[in-house]
Amino acid sequence: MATPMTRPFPSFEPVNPPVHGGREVALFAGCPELLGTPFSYGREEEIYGEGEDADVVYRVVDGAVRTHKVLGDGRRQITGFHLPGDLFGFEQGEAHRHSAEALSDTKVLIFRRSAIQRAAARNADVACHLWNMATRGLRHAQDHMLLLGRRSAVERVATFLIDVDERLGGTGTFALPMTRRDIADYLGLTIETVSRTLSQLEEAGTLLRTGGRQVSLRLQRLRRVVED
Amino acid sequence: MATPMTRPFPSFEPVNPPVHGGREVALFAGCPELLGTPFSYGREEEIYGEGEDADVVYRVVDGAVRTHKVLGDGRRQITGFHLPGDLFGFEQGEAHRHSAEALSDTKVLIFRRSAIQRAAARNADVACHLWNMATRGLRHAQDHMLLLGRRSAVERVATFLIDVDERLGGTGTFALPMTRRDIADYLGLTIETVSRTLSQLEEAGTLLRTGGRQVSLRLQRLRRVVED
DNA sequence: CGTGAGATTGACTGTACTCAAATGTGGTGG
DNA sequence: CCACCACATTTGAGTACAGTCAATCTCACG
Repeated sequence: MATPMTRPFPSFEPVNPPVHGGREVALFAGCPELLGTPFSYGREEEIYGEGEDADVVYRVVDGAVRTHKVLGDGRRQITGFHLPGDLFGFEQGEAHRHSAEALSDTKVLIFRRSAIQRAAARNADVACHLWNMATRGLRHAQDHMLLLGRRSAVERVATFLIDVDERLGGTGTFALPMTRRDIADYLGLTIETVSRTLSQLEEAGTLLRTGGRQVSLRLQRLRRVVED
Repeated sequence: MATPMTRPFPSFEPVNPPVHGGREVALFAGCPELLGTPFSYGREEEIYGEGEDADVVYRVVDGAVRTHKVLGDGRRQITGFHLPGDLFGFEQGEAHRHSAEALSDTKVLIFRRSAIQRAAARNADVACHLWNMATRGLRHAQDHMLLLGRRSAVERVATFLIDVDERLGGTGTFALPMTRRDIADYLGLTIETVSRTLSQLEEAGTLLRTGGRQVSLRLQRLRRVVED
């Protein structure tokens, strides 16, 4: 476990960009009083489930997390993938209305909601930051609603690949950190459709697959597929 | 225009329940320093568009508002309908990433973002309330993602009807305040599918249509359609 | 080298979409 | 009050895109 220390972010605004291997334990820059407790989860381990008490908020330090909702018959919608730097676990009421699991071995920082609220009351910057965090999430949700409601399978997959690439550094070459099932449940498709669509994109020379999860994107062409 | 006055809400938590004809101008209870400016919009009038400066936040006083995103080719996804009491117009950055229009003649209160942030810094309750507001929006967005990604047409329409009914008083009988196009663009369907689905539900004795927008729901049966 | 989970591919099906026509509704002015 | 109009909604016929079911392939790991 990393020893608690206060290394603030260089800039105020971008909390999102990955901070692989970071050892920050403060929730926000310039807020040394709001410290998080390091914690680890194994691959596929549940972080919290629907209905559980929502008295803490998490920040990913290393690894990746998915949050999702399920229907009674098992249909699942993944609402987001959370990479290093991302916050997740906000909840309006007492209990979680969705679940969270680690995609791979994952390190997080845990912050008590009560402590956050106390800090927000004392420090205007913290309050502002929280507001930004939440509206950032709202924006992502709105984008994703547009994708789920109005985009075709190819567009969904292309959008997804571009997005993951950006969040992983933007080199165009990376290993997808999740299974086809997770991708399908995020995009509102089936694994078969995701698979077929990837094959179709590869056939069109829009990407290259080398081994199971590894992909190389032709970003130009991929962006032309999305066209928004 | 209503004269500014400070009538705080009786309770702290529920800002959402409709306050038809309310004349409150304070954003939150117990926050007389944060006053809004009353403003009106006509039917179908644009409140703000994508790309415009997002320096204010709105609260619906009377009427109804829709917020949406569009793709280049015109495909549209409505991300939410906002009824009296609801806040909308939050944005993470400088500019709006979506648009908002009045469904019918609508009265709103306008609050400057800078004023809100100043108030949040001074008043812990306000900061807490803002946090709640934003996470409330996030929860709705997550529910809607599940609907868009994983639910069938009948389930979407049924869910929608139940939801509108609840927000309009829960009597089971009401006039839909929006067109089929709006419903379709909210549910990720086409107007034809919405229409057919309503006919199908009526045929099954799950609801009654009297005149264009007027409906009477058999809530029991309708809930059985949704089953979650 | 065998095993099993994950991924791909194939054949077929079904739900929701598209295009098109008919019907209903509310508003306006004679 | 009614005729007329524009527009919203419903209904119909045919299609297509993504889903289902099932077989095969790949690859990491013991």
